[in-house]
Amino acid sequence: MSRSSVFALVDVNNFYASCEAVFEPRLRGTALCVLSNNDGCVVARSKEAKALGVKMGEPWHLVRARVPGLIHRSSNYELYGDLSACVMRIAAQFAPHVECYSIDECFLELEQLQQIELAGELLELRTRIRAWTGLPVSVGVGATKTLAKLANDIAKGMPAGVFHWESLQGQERDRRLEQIHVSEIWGVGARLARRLTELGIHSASELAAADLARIRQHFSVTLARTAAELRGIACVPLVETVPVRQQVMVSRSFGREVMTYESLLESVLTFLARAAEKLRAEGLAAQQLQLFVSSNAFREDHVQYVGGKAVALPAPSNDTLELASAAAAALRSCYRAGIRYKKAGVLLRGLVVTPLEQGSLLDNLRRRRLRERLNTAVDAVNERYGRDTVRLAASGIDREWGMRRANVSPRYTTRWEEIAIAHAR
DNA sequence: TCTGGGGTCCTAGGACCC
DNA sequence: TCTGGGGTCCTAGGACCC
Repeated sequence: MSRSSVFALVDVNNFYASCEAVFEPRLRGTALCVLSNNDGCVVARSKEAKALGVKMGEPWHLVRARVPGLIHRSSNYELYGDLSACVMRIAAQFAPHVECYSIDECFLELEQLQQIELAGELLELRTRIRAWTGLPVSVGVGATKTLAKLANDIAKGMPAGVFHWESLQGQERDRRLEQIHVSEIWGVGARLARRLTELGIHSASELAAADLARIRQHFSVTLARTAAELRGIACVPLVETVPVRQQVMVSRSFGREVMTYESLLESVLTFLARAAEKLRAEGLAAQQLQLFVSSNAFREDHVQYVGGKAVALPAPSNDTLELASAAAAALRSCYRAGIRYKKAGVLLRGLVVTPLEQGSLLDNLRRRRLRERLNTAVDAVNERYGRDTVRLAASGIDREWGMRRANVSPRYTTRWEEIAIAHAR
């Protein structure tokens, strides 16, 4: 990283809510909430819903009772993922170095231009994203990623939607930092904020001024970096290449409680098939499978149970059938009768990059080749005709445990057949 | 009745080795 | 009564992010 570069954080405003409004314009200007799986919690809110006091993560059944007149949509990740990719592609046209940080945010590393010139570039970026995708973005600029984040918060409140931290003069900058509570800083959550305030550090300006060795000693190297970044010392580099992931997890809460072993097995095998598909899509194989099941922690009147089992695989695998056998064995060892299960999940770890030829001595090479071809064919069919078109019989037909998603929008950009639904609405 | 899902990094402590 | 030191690897748990 050269001294003459700056970071810009491009962030889509109210991302999921904005995606819904792109294809359903009558939603613009309404108090809209997008809900998590099972329509459980609010995970995104339009500006108008925020103004009505709807909080991130609030249970939907409480919110809808408290705040009349809210509109809601179930989450539609296929749609959001596709629009996200469009935004990232456009942003990449404006900078040589880009880090896709989350589904709705990316960091750019830019040459340190004259501020006027830079502002012009970023306004153009914002206009182009708006014109090509319909989505509103805000852009914050700073000498470090942490400052770019803070600048982005300020940009959200400005008509132009672009804000450069360095545009503040020395005194004004200090005054801003004094007004920012530590809990608003990137990397400081509720716990750290509480511990910091106990030590008398309340504002961003106090954290920036704190002794780094003391922070390092009381907390961690991560928070010491954050403090340094607030001073304008860049410690958190841009991550351009997506690192090989370390684990794949697929877990869900059920639409309703499940008691039978058969239903629980259906859910576990469904999650497992999805996880194996993710492994294959990324050219990975797992050495360890971990399974977990749990009862509904919110029901104090029920017997609570959290069970889990880790299984080491004889050789790294991404074969659905082989992993399914391991998952079924794991479930047999942690299933308890009489429990009302609410959630289950599969975690694949010890990931290695395929292809791999070592295998175990007992492995039959020919059989494995056939399995590879089978998995490839299944993935191709499911890609083309929709998830779970071909699936394990043991993963269920009726799926009484399935998710509730009462109000999901069409996948406008990735499914031809759903455009007709959109038209009929 | 209804309360999400999927990740990463850091640290402390135990096991083990020489 | 006294009871090494230093290194690595692994795991669990805590904290954070969106």
